[in-house]
Amino acid sequence: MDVDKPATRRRARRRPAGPDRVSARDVARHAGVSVATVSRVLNASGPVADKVRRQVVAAVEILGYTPNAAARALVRSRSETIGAVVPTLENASFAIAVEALQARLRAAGYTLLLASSGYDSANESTQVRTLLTRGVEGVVVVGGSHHAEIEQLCAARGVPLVQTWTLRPDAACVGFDNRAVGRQLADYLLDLGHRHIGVIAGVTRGNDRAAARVAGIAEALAARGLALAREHLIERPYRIAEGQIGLRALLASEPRPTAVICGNDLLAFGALLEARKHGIAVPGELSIAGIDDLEFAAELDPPLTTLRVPAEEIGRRSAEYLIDRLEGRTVATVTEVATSLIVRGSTAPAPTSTLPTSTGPQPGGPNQGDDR
Amino acid sequence: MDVDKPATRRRARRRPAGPDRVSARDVARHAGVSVATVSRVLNASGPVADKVRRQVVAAVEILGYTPNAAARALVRSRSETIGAVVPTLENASFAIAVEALQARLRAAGYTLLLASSGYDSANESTQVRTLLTRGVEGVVVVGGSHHAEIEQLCAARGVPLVQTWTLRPDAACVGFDNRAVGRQLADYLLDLGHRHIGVIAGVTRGNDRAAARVAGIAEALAARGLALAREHLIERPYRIAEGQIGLRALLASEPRPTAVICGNDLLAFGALLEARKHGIAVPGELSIAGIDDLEFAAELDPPLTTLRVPAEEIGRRSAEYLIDRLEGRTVATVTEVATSLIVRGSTAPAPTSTLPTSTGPQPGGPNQGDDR
DNA sequence: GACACGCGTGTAATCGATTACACGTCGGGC
DNA sequence: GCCCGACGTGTAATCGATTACACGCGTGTC
Repeated sequence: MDVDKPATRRRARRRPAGPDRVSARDVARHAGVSVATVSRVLNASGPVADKVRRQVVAAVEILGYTPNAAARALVRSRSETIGAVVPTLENASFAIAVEALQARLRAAGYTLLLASSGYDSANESTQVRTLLTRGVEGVVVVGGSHHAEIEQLCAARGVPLVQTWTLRPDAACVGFDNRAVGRQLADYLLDLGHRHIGVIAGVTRGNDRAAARVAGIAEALAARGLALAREHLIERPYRIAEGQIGLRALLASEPRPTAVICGNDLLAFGALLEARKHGIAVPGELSIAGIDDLEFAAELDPPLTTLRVPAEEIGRRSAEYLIDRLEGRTVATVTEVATSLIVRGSTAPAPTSTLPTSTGPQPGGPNQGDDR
Repeated sequence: MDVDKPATRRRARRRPAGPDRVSARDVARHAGVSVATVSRVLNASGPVADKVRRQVVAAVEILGYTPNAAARALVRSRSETIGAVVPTLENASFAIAVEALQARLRAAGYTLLLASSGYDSANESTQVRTLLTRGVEGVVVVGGSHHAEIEQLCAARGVPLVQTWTLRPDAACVGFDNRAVGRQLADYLLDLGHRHIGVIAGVTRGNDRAAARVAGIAEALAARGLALAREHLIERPYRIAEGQIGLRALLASEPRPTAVICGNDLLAFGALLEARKHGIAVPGELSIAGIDDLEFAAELDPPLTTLRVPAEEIGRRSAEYLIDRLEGRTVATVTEVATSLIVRGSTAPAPTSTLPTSTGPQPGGPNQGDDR
């Protein structure tokens, strides 16, 4: 047997398929300068004679050199990388937010490391841990309640953490008040004369946004001396089919609700379908409202009254917050984004309402024109 | 003025907010061993006495040590990172695929770097370049035609590249034959007696999938001596509202199509809405078909006939391909995933069809039961 | 004509991990 | 009782970039 060639062999084991990468050293040699000069040219970090600069640039071109991010990250203690953990990308809101987040980060030279937790808080914790190990300089998570670990880990490393889809006075966040949103929807329906309001919420376990929305609804009811009956509160995963199941349950409850608030538009879509299947007129007999204002909401039959959440803005602003922080600017830690009630055709005054209905119980309310 | 304390000062500039990170050296010191031993404990890369191991583990715990991924990546030439570039996450199919991709990668210890190109091929190229600079060990892109650069860059570094949503015999890919898909839909409608078929395609510029689907449709038509009229081919971005615009254009064309194939379900949704707005019976007067089988497709009125694309599977298999490659296993480079025509209520025999329609032109075909 | 200054460049330390190699120690086989 | 090997551990080289510092050289000032 031949004697091993240790160096070659070690190389081979590390990058099985590839030729040796070209390094700054190679470029330097090729251009007849030192690595320091190469670095200065590439980072504009020092004065370089024009002629030399051209030589270096040429060498880079010829050799197809790209700097090794790991080496740079190591020496500069900066990865130029941001991590995000969302519950799932299957929810269009999060997908849109991630899209905007990535676009904005990219424009500032950062790359996005993405993970999803599947609405599992232990999993979320693991994912954040992984991201931190990867050296992310900032972290974005959804929601405001997590394993305590998460905030600790980030704080210990001085890594800014921004919590989205929520508002917390004591932490960096970009979002809105979910409780207020629940209250607003409930108040709107109460104002329409509804007294029996059903709720098809998202699964609240490990989802503080969903829980807060429910709390807000209960609060609005309480303010008028009403209670959210146990059998009027259904929790279902965010899917169309689950909305159908949810409405079926509500229809069986006593007294039957005249209005239903759904945790998001998917559930509302399902509820709408189920109502139609049962021959229940929407909004004549039953009002249905959602949250998110997804693309399809305006196109349902009837068009869905919903509470618009600016997902793109949440993603973009989260990116901006982190960028500002990392570049040493001082910024507001709490960013509230505007939600708005979009009244469309799926809600109307309660059937037995005694409210003044001068023009009759037509679908929609005063700001129906909010529709897009 | 005081004399600068250079070391401290340098540190401070690098990590403005954080205390110095704890390194393997600190752990070693704390446990009374060498860094080599710490590494051996953490990576199970060599024999370590039980007692020593416990000391190290304890030190890690107490100090809250996490290894520096950059340093590890540097010395091992492995980042344990995979990059993906999708056109947009706003398309649910891609979001679902990315979700599955990430989940599968994570299970194998890889982290996902995500970028989106906005259907722009120059942008895509830039993004891939960035990812490679970041040291990704594998790259996932959507589609089979890109700047030549992309394949070259990956090949030059020995980084496996997998192209998705497409089939190419000469490259690693996970997908299906878009042309065949177009053909299948067209054949299905032709078999129903339709002779005037309109197409609302996605924007084909920089989107080879969209283009291939159109080509397949044209091919099927040609096989029966028909041509895809210029005015029967509309290209629109993938959005509901664009589907409406598209159908409006088709309705104005001469002869008016009796069936419309849409580039995806969003366009089909829009087409459906527009047809209803014009009082056109679907499928009685007009058949409409989509592609993707998104969650809402089955719930439209009428339920949408569509061609199901297994997005989750594409994401998962892409991950598996890369993992296998990176772990040195030999794997099939071409992975075809199964699509299937889901016949629902939005398609029916052509109005003037002379086909035997024993039970009348009821919505749906033989495999209507495929509905979920 | 000497000197100071600044521009352009190279040398070498450094980041934090992995790992080849060397070295001691202990036990068992002969 | 000696030697060999397995086991456990430490030392130091290494990955590829950034950058502090030193230095040579040319120019302008007094």
